[in-house]
Amino acid sequence: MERQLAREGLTRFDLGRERFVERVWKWKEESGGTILKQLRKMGASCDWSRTRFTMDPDLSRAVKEAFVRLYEEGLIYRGTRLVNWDVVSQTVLSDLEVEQEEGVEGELFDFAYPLSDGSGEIVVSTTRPETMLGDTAVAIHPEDPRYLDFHGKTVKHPFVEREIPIILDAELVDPKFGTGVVKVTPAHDPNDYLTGKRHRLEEINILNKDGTLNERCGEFAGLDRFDARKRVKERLEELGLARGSKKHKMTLPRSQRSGTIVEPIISTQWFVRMEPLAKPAIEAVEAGKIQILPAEWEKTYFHFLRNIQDWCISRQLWWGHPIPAAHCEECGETTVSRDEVHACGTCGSSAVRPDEDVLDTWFSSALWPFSTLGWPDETPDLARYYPTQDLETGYDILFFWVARMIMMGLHFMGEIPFSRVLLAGLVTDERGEKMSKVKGNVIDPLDVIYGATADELVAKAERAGAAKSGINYLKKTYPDGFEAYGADALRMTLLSYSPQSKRIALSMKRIEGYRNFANKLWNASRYALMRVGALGVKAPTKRPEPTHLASRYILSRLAFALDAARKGIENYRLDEASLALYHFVWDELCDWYLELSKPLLDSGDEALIRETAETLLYTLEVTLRALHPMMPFITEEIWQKIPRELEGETIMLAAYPDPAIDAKRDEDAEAKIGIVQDVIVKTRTIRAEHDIARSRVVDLYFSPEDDAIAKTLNEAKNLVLSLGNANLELEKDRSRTDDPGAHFRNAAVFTSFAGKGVIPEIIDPVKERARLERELAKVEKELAAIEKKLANENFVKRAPAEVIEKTRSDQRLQEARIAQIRASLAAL
RNA sequence: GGGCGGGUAGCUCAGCGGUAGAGCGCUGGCCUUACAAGCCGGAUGUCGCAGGUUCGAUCCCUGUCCCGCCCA
Repeated sequence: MERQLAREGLTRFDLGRERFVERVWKWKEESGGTILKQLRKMGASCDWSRTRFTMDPDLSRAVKEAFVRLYEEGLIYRGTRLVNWDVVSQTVLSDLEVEQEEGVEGELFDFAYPLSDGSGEIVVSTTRPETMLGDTAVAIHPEDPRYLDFHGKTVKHPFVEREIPIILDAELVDPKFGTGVVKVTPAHDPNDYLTGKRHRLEEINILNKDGTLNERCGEFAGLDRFDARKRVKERLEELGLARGSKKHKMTLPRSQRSGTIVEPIISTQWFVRMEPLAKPAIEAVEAGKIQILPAEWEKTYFHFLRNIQDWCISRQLWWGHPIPAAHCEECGETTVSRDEVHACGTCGSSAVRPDEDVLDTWFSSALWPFSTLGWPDETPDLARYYPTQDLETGYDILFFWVARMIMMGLHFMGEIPFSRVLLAGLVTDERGEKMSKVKGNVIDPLDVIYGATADELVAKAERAGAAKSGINYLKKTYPDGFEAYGADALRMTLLSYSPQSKRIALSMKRIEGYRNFANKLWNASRYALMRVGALGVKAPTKRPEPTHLASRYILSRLAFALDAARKGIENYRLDEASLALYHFVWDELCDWYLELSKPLLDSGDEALIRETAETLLYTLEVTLRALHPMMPFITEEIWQKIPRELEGETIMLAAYPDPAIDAKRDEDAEAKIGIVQDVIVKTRTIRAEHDIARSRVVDLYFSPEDDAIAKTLNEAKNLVLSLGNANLELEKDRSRTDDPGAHFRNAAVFTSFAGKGVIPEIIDPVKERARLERELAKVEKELAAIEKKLANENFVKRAPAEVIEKTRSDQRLQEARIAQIRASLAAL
């Protein structure tokens, strides 16, 4: 909000408190509304009647109650500490709201403090020269031989009337860094602050709230902090005290809120004592009462909680839950109360003024799991819905929110708020960079769903305040805007990323791939409805028991896919679940079964037609239910159109398929279809390599390895014809296929684990020689690797029997193929 | 400085003891009455580098170099 004002050249102080708060609420309505709309359009299925916002006034009772209880328990205190000050927003920030910008090119500036006794000088280095106005000591290492003479002496401040002691501190001073002398500014640096406490140094605040220097800075008073830096350096030059500077890589603390460089200052704020709250939260995860997934995050969680600092919860902002406390003008004491304070709790004076600060929004967020259910009242909702099971969120708020919810839940409810935390990666742009309004790389899911022109994307980014470079990135990356990909495609894309990946670099190409998948599913359904609808067949409720190989096969593959989908869901591997169904639909249902079903449905055999139609509809219907959680919209749409026995108004309420009941593994059918598939694929390959027109049906002479294969292929001749465009002729013996050159003209040859095939009258001898030689080289290489393995006696001695057997059978297979290829070459 | 990830096909990413996979891209052929947002084929990898363990390492261990992120 303040960023938005800044673009209008305003600050909240220009607007005034009342108008500012008004605008914030208006903005909240708009952006909150957008988020809810995005969720709905993406198909989130929530109880929208329970929509809440942490700032809602009806959550303020819970916030007040929690604050007062923690205060009474001694877990909230008011204290004077070094805190992070945002000079733009003019508020304090918690440690978590400060981001460290690493590797910033800075300057290390050296200057000299003259010794008070006139006996010399001591040179210090600093990246923030202006802070010298608040220096109250100069520190050296007690054992540094260079400075032994300086022990016990003092220096004179060049600008303000102050004598500064030289102190000895082994903790602060690294003698190897810079000059080995450190200026100490306890009021404006965390390390110096601690040093100041150790040596009881004076803490001199030199800054006003807005980042200008205050009245304690003499001639520099009123200057902005960065102007003051320049001015201090100039004056030191004039005084002959400057001692040069060098480049220096450093880390700058920046406000997450305003982006400005954070200034450490000493200030009185409200804090939560975290250690007692963290302990049970650590134990809950250690004991497995709360599971964090992926489990790697547990380490991060423990590391944070075991080293936790007290949480600064007061903010000098105009918007937020007020701190339920008042300060007495008479005795100076603070009164904390659930009710409005009219009299000081200590002296009874009525001259009390309410605390002006508000609470960190994360404080109210931490109470979310129970405050939204009516706490502190013991409501039926609270009894029913606390604790809940799963919390799904981004890993980036593990500390901000998740850990705090666990701590507060355990503290106030005495029970964990949820039993599982599922942490997802961060959706980033295609480059892997975090989305930000300034960078202009924010992708609105609504634009992905409905499509957007390049102009619309740019206009939206500009409205949000994108920088020029961001706009350029947008224009370059999406010159044609987005097509309308639909919510299902977006969902499948997001699901397809492994949950352990931290970054989800959203790629439009990938989304397009899943849009194509949705299209594929749609067209497959059209086929099923067109071919089968007219027969008056319905998708059965119970798994059919077809007799034909092809139908038995697809039900078996369905079982496999359902099993993988269910396992994936159970293991929180939605990528594996969705991928299994994707492959089933595309590579097995569409590429094989739909094609296999064509000759069967055209066979004229009524019983066969019927069972094929039933199996087809059944498989489709079950697949839709399996895919529904991932692609809710298209599955509902198709489901409504499918004639089915299963009643029900919506697929949303239909049962999720169970691999044990709804499909059946059938190894026999899979093995047999595998034979047919291999013959078809090998035939297709040869046809493709020899540019055989698709209209031409070739002859295929095949000698099967054994009788079972012969029987399978004999029954599958129509399938080979339909899918491979080949007339399959089974050879009774191998004489002809073993010596094709003697029996066929211009024949191409292939081997399969199922036998040998010959396709005559197609080859171009030159092309064929090249092809065979390429293949021979490949197979020989494979064989060489296998033989090397088998020649190793340690392998034969120590490897498991089945591995050796597999290697041996591979060897036989490759040898046979080589013999075959050689024979073919000879016959050319 | 501490901690946690990651480096696999041109790109984005799976896999994680028996010499590699997907999508996109590339490539040859197809307007085949479900689908050209498609169909049928094909090519592509010193699995970051160096050691070690093992019969066997992309996978385990050690070191090392890069790249992220988090916490100081």
